[in-house]
Amino acid sequence: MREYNFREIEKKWQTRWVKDKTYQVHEDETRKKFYVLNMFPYPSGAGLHVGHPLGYIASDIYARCKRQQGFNVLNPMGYDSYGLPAEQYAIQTGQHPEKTTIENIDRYRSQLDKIGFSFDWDREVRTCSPEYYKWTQWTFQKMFSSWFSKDVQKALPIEKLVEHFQEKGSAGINAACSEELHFTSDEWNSWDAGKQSDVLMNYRLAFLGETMVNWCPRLGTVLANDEVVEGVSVRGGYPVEQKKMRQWCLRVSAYSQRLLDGLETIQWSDSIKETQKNWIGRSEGTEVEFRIAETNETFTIFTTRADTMFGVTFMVLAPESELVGNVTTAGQKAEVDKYLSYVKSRTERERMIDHTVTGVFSGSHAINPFTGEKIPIWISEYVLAGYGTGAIMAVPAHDSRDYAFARHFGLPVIPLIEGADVSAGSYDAKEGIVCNSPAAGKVSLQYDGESLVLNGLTVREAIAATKEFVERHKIGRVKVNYRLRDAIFSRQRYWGEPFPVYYKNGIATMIPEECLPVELPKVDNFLPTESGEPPLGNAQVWAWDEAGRKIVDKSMIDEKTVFPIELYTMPGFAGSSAYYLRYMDPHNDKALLSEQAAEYWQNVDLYVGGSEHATGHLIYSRFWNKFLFDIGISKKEEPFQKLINQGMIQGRSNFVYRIKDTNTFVSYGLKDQYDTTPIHVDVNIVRNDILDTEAFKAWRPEYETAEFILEDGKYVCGWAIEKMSKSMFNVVNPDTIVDRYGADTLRLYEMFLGPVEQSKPWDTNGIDGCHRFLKKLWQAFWDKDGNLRLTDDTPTAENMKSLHKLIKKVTADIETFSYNTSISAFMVATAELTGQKCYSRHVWDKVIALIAPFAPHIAEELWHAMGNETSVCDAPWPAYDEKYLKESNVRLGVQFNGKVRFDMEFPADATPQEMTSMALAAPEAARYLEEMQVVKTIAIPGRIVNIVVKPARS
RNA sequence: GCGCCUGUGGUGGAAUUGGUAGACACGCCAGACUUAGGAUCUGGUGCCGUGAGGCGUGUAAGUUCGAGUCUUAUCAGGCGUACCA
Repeated sequence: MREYNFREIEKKWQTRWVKDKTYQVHEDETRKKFYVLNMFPYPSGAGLHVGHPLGYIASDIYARCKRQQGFNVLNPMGYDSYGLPAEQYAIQTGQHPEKTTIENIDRYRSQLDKIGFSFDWDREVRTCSPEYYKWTQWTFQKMFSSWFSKDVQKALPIEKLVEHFQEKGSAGINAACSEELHFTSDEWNSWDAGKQSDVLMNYRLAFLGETMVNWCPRLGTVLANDEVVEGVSVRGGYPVEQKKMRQWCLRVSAYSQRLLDGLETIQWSDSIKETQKNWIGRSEGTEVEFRIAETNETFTIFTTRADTMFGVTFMVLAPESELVGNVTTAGQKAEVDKYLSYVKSRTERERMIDHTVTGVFSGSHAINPFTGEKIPIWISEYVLAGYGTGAIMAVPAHDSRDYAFARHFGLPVIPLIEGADVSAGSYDAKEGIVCNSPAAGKVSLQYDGESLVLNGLTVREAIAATKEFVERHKIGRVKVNYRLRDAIFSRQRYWGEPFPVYYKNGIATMIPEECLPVELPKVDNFLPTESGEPPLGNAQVWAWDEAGRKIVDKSMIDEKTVFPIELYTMPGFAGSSAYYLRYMDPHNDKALLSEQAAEYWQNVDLYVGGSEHATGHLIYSRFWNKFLFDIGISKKEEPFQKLINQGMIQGRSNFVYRIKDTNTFVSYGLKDQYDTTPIHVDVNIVRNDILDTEAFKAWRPEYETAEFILEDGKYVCGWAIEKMSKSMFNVVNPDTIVDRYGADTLRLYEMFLGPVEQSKPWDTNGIDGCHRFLKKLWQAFWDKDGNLRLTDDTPTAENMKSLHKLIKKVTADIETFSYNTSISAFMVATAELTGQKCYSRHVWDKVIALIAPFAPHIAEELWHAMGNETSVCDAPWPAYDEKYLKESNVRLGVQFNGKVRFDMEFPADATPQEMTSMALAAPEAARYLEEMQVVKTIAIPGRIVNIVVKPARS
């Protein structure tokens, strides 16, 4: 007997792999590449728990398998190392974030190293290292000097736009922009540098914009939409308010259509694609111009229900709309002002939760371009300034929000669909036959002798007809709107990438490329300055001269030739948006990556990570990559070809039950007989829900004198599924598991827990099964004296069948990530082969090659024990042969009327006709045929024999 | 409200994609071995029934010779999103 000493084995091979550089990868034109990537972690102070490595293990298995199948596999790892927690910690303790970040990284690394991943650590990246963020800054500068042409749907150099402005002004430019501008070339040429810069900001892909931002006073910074949930910050849960600020923004919205179209070309889960589609929010509609009766000015609204033009009974403006001032009449001014200050007093959170109807009449009226009727213009917070034009036409009969508003303020409701009952609520469905358009006795205004009549059409037809009419008579235009907003790219924080920007006479100017990176300066105070500047204002090294040289002394800023630098930093998603490209060529200091590396690695073939990034990182990355694709850096339009979303691992908490006002604890099964309080107990002193009472007494001083009421001599704990967190004492550290069972057992068990994509609770209870399996596998190799038991025997047909069944199953499972069933298959195959007393090395070397991706350490040990010199990482992936799987006889169920009645043996190659007659002739069939008549027979070789009978006619 | 996903033993989960439901593992029960252990091995384990047999994949219909799988309705849970006109 030789013991399975996993500690020794795992340590031995982990050391050897490092020494032999087993996982180092190089571009190799002779082999096909395969790029496997995990979402890199933010190294938090809490370290890894067993949930974190789940995705890494799954992708590592896949990567190792691909390598054995002959691919040149890139499987890198790094750290998303800028972020708020390190900064918050720094504010509290004065520890520099760089110090804590590096400590956390080292801790992560040592935890990861124990699990036996095949990462190429020579390619590690850290978003906070200057060599890395140089290229984040570089990309930002490229975005700054680009604009987006809607005609070619592509980013182009800003110089081209400037040339156009010089020659033709804004005419003929169809660009993504903040607002539509119209000017001539003469106007452009007459403007000074400041004005020209302002105008160009309207077009740049990275631009300064006055925007409403999510301002979090507690954090002292701006947050992106995906960093705010239900009006509070994701990090910390602090209230968030709306505030207008001048911010760096990325024109993500320019790429809306491409981001939408790209989804069709990638293999992501439907739910993530759907989430992104909703986030992009394409909606096809119509813009219609309305004239204000009092002032004769016009304004534009956006609607998807152009068919309801004849049911408009009022207009509504968003309170923030610039039109509000124009339409408010003197008589209504007091009322309107009162309402506006009310709206301003409401926080974003209140507005989100509380949907009570509020609003105020502006005093003005609009003219419906189809009926000529005067309709009142109202102001209400239910209309959002940021979507469409910030103004709507209200059709209370067919929109529930307009309906609620109309009922509240007593405004008329005109139904436009036959049979629609609007006495209790609006009829929102886009179905039915249009009527009242125009209503009997009313007219539809004429345009060029034509008038619009929709009566009798379906809603669909009416929308199309109205669009066409509006377009042709220039009452408005067909318009596609997207919900996707531009990303706000400034943060008022310290621990992030500094902007490579300085302000020359107030004009934002890029620091020359050769001066990059602009390094993050050391500061000793991470809070905003006394004058309210962001934390970077505390730095003393911040200024640049006209030639782009760094000036060390900030006091020189007032002199004419020295200019202040941008004090904002970039948000978390800046560094994580293109890290997958940097892994391809991580040490390149001349370019983000070389042309050759980009051509070879192309894009990520398999990306593994959590679905919580669906509307954040996974959108920004796609945007960022599309931009880099446009400027020729990235070679594929989509960064991540296939995406697997690993599920979350929840915690499984254990409880003890204390009898009220005592220090006595009662076992789970008896707790109902007492008045008890459940108390979380550390899951690490509980095994299979049985409490280690001695460990419990030692756990905390107050339990030292604890007494227990046991059942069957044991203390049984209760349990619940909760989030894995320190406060619930349910955090399981992978180190503990590795120490007790070994990395191979941990890897196997994490996969055995269930499908990778499913969320599931961690339950250490089942782990013995996987450990037992590895022991059995180990024992299969050694005789009772501890010598290798394998022989050169030719395997039997039975051996080959067990082996090839396994190869087939595992090979198929690898591609579908069904690793839990693969492990079952290993268990079955090992049991079968040992049961067959099969010790042929021709069988076992294939078994080891198959299991190597799952349990690399034990596989490597056994692989070498069998006399192999090279690493099992390069063991060829076995191919299976169907011929071994064929059986001479097959046992099939014989059904009568769809119900299986008995089993019988059939020759494997029997035809359906033969199978049927054999089944009918079987003695067991007789009782089902008594007084019954065969109506029909269905026989499928290898599957089933079914005989349909019905009572014979008398 | 809208969108997406999931409902199978005491538990985690299988089911060759429409063909003998419950593989594999945990747990539990019984037994073996043993200077009691949280070790190992063997057998059993969906539910009801002594039994033959019957019932069983959230619920209810439907298609089919045959449905966990397809269709419709409905209930429950989860995730995302939210006054997007």
